[in-house]
Amino acid sequence: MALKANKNVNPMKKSPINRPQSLAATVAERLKEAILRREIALGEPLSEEKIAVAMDVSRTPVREALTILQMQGLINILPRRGSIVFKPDAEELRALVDYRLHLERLVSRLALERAPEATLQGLREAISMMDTARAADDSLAYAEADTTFHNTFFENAGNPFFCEAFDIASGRLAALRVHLSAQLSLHRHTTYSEHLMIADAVEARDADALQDLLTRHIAAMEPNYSGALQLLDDGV
Amino acid sequence: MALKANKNVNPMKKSPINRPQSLAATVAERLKEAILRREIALGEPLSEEKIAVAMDVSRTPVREALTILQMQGLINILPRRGSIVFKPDAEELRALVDYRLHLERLVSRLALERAPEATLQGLREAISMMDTARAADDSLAYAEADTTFHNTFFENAGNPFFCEAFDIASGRLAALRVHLSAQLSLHRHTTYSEHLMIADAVEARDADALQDLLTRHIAAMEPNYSGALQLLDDGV
DNA sequence: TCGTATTAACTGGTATACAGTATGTCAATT
DNA sequence: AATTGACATACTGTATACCAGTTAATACGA
Repeated sequence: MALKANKNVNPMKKSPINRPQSLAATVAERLKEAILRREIALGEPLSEEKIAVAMDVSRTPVREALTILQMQGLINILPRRGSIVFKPDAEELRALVDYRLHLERLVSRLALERAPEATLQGLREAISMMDTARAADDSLAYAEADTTFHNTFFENAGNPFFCEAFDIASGRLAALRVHLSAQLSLHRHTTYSEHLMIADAVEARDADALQDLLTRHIAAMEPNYSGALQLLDDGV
Repeated sequence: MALKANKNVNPMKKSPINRPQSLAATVAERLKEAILRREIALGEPLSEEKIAVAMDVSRTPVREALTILQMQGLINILPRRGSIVFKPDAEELRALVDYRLHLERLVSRLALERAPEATLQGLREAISMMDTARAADDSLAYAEADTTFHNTFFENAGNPFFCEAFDIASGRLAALRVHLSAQLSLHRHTTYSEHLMIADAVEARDADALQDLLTRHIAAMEPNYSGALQLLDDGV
C-alpha cells in the first residue's frame, strides 16, 4: 500500500515517463511475492548471495531490499548471521491481530465521520468483486477483494499515516494468511455475510454497530490462525 | 523507543558482550541527532558523498543509513536526485497531529484497561522528572520527560505494535518540536498542569475524562506548530 | 533580449573486491 | 565416549570503482 507501484493512471499528469524503479525495490517486491506465493517458507534463512545470483543482480540491491523487508516486518536480519523470513509465535500473533483490530475499529469510525459516502461506495465495489470471485471460485481474487474491502476504511480516514500504520501489520498478516490457509478451513460463507452487514452499518451511519461487527469479524480469525500456527509447528 | 540500547545491567545473564553496532546504524543515529540538534535544517539537501567524508566512512553505510531514516520519515529520497530532510506542509502537519491524537487516545484507553497501575506509576515518574527539570529550568530535560510521559501509554498498551505505530510519527514530531521551538512560545505552565490532570484521570480510572484531556492537550499544539511553520516559510 | 540546445559537473545506482566473523567438521586429548 | 581446539567454509559488512541519470550553466541562434 505504501509502496504502491506507479500505475500511470493519468498519463501526462504527473509521471514524466515510465520511470524504471530501482533494482532494490524490484528485488524487494519479488521477494515479497515469493513469500506470498509460498515459494519461501516462514522461518527460512535467506542468503544474499543466492538471491543475487538467482535474480542476476549484485548483492548491493539485494541488501537494500532486505532492509526494506525488515522494516515491513517480513524478515528478521540477525547481525553477522543472516536474514530469515519472519515466523511469529503465538504471542506475536495475538498482538498482531489485536493491533489490527483496534486500528481498524478506530479508522472505520473516522472514515464514517469524514467520508461516509466514499467509504460506502468502496465497500460496495469490494463486495461486488467478491461476488464475481465467488462465482468463479477464485480464492486468490476473493482474498484480494477482502484486502480491498478493509483497505477502504484506511483510504477514507482522511489521513495517510493510518495507511502506514496498517502497513506495519499488513505484510505479516498477508503472509500468515497465505501460509496458514492450507491448515485453515476458510469460512468464506460466514465472512461474506459479515461484509454485507458491515456495509449496511456504514450505509445506516451506525458507528456502534460498525464497531461491533468489525470486532467480531476480525477477532473471530485469531483462534483459527493460532490453531493453524500450532499445527504448523507440530508438523516441523 | 524501538532501538533501545543494551544497558548490560546483569552481566553473564543474557548479553553476549558489548557488541559494536553496524556503521550504518551509527551513521543513522548521528544524522538523526544532527537533525534534532538543528545542525541540519528542515528541507536541506543531503549529499551521500559529503556525509561519508564527514564521518570518515564509505558511501555504502551512509546509503543504508539514509534508507533507514527514510523509513522513519525523517528524510525523503528522490530517485537519481538526492536526499533531503523532510519538511512538512500545513496539510501534512495537520495529518501528523491528527494521527498522533487518535493513536494516543486509543492507546491510553488500552493502557487504562490493561495495566492501570503500571501506567499511573509511569506517569507519576515522568511528572517528577518534569518537576526537577522545571526547578533546574532545563528545557531539554523537560522535553525528555514530556516524551517519557506520553510513551508511558504506548508501553503499557500491552502490544508492541502500537509503539511501532507511534514511531511512524514520533521522529517527525520530535524534529518539528525542536525546529519550531524557537518560534513557539512554549506554554510550559499550561501543559504541566494538564499532565497532572491526565495522571489524576488515570488514577480515577476515568476513561472519558482521560480522552477529553488528551484531546485538548494534543490538539492545542497544532495551531502553534502551524503558525510557526508559516513563520518559518515566510522567513525563507 | 529571450529561448533553446549542448555540455559539463555533480549525484545517486550498481557491481565487485576485500576483510572480518560465524558455523560446521574433524582430529587430538582426556 | 565426550569435549575441546584448530581449521575450512560460507556468509555478512565495508570500501572502492564505475556507470547512468539529472541539473544547471553557458553558448548559440532567432
